Amino acid sequence: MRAPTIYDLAEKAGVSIATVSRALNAKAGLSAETRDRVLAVADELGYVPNGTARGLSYGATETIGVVVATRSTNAALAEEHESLLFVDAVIRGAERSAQRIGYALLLASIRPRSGWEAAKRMVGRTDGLVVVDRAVSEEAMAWLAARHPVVALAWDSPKGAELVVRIDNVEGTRQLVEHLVVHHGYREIGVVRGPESSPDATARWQTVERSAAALGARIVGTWTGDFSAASGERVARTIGRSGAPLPRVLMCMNDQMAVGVLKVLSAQEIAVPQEVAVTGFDDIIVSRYLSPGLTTVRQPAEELGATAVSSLFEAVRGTHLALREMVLPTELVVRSSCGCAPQPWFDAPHAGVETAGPADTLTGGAHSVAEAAGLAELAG
Amino acid sequence: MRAPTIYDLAEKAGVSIATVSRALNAKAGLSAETRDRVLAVADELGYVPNGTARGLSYGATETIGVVVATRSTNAALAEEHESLLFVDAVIRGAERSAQRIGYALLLASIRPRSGWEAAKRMVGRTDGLVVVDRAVSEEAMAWLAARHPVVALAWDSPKGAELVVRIDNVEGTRQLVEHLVVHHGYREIGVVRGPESSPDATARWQTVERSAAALGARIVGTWTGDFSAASGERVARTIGRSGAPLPRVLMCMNDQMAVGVLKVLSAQEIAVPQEVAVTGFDDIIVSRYLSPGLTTVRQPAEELGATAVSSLFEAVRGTHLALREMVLPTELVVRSSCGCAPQPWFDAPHAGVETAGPADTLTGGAHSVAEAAGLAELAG
DNA sequence: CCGGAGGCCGTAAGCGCTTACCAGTAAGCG
DNA sequence: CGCTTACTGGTAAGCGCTTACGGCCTCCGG
Repeated sequence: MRAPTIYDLAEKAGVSIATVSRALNAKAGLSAETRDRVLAVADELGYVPNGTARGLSYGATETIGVVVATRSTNAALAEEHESLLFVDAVIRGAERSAQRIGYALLLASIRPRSGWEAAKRMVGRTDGLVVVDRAVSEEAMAWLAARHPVVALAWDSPKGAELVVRIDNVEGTRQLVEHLVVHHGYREIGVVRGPESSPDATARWQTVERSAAALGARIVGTWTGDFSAASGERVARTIGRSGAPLPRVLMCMNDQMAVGVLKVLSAQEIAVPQEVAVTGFDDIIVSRYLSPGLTTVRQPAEELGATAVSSLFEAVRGTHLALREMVLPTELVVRSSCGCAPQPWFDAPHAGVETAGPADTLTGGAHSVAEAAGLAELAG
Repeated sequence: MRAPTIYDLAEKAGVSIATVSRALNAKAGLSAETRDRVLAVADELGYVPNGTARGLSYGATETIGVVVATRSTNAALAEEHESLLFVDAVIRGAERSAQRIGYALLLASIRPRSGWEAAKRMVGRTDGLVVVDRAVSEEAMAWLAARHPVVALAWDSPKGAELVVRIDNVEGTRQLVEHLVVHHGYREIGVVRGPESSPDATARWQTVERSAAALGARIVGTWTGDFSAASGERVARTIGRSGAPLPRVLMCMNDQMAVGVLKVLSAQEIAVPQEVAVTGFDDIIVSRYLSPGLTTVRQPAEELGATAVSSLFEAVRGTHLALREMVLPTELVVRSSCGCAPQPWFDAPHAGVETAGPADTLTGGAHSVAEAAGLAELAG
């Protein structure tokens, strides 16, 4: 039982395949009568166009590929990587954006030592690629970018990539420091740094240093973790054992480490935020469920995905040159680990503003309409 | 600058396009010399086969589609739906499995009131579809299944679907009740039920009822939530206000509600598990980060995705008839909210067993080898 | 020395669709 | 009433690839 083709429709409707194609694609130059007849037959036969043939003929796949890294096939360990959840959110945003422009999303994840064949193959199946974080090597990235539209997401300026979409580590961190120093009056800051190899970690740390200095606060100690919760635990224990007085606030350069820190402090019955305040960065989902809720800086992961796809679309269509680099704003998320009063969860601080941001400026009117529909949905 | 085609390779290598094709696909009947020459040219030109053309000619796309539901575009609300994280894990598993068999994964999410056009279109672009939960209506499902290989994932027996992959709610719940009653000796159980409309909620609740009766424990109260954390909070407050004595253990029919319950109990300074034990179901990521860690039943979300894809593959290839229905085992995850001693996070109870399960029985040898490689990766 | 058997590779058809080009028809005009 | 014009819809080419089929050449046995 072969799937019906336009030949079947043409025969049944008594027209040529060209007419069928025109009717299906709502092209001009067809009488309403003919169009309706063809459409009725299509409906009757349950016709679905063969995307492969369409793509070949049309010269475009209307598909965008997303390349992500898989840290490990083992969930228990993978959770230690913020990137896992981050990537899921990026994919969600990318899918949303793709659907809005009528594109499909093809997914490939690159395993640690498995080479980037999967990404290579996607070049022949998509109209463009979104490469997340550092899913492939610099050389691979250059190879891909040389022959396909590619946007690098959350990746600082890889060689060869035309388009880059990333977050503003600086402004978010600055706001957080300001909140701690100006609003809460904390003067003594301890910092749990991330790995040297991470540009994010470095950017955040440097900003903490500068902002603190500018606002008259002191960095009273720094410890280095590897972005994992376990490393946060280790740091917290080290601090405890040192016997030195606690800093007034411990700024962790990501949420995972903050989670580990909170865990140890809770076990040692050190009150947060009364004795020591704790902050993170990323706003992973877990953060709001901790007690106290973690004050952090939100990374707009979904927006990153959405923006990457829409700017790729612009680039492919060539309507107007997309910006080479797009920097999405981060957002201070105040919960109670910094010393502020707790909020109930369901009044999430950023409810309703989720889908705003630069993506809107790219696709203009249609986008806004879709957004409006999205918001209406919340009310219903 | 057009991408090179086999015509370009053929010309440059001085052979016909048929020979190029044979060389690229490692077909027999080619001299090693010719093959190497073609391959060298392909490499030099950075050739990537056009997947569209290949698919059209080959008669198969080597792509599998995954259809999921998007509850809302708003993250703050979406988090209230366990399905969001669940779906991410399913996708991850599906991708892993797809990659193993050399297939690509196409993603489509269906928005609440947006129709299922996206799923329909996938019929013409994939070799099979995985429909998660109840992403499309029963009628839509029947339509899809009538003309395309479809597997229903975590969906109780939709009309028309040839293949079903779901979890064993009964056994997991039974084990949990047994743990509470036999191991901890709890006799008085309160139950926070899920929505009537959810087959999962119903199956779990009925199993609690039966197992409790069989083991000589009493259900001393039931409350009904809607699977959201907020509804868990409401239930916990209701219980508090009632003034009645607390049950020894509160079994929540999913983790989200348990999270809400724990939040209220913590605010009211009721000790968990000393005064009342609490359990969940699903093992969402958040659960291990709560204090106390939530005792729950793990849903093998990744395995569901992986199994769905591999069984779809079997069905498409028709090598041997895949089972019509596959039921994956759930797993009791004991943390401290039931009264057991706390475990450190990084010794996750199920570390290393992540990828075992029925999926292995489907693809046999090759699968096992791949699995072994996956585990080796953890050591490295 | 000839016929047959393989090995190797080229020729060409065709996958299902889009679209440039052209043909036929009816309407409009002088 | 003949010719132009505007519509409508048909014809056919071609997107890049796979593969059935067949041809040529070499090698072998009789």
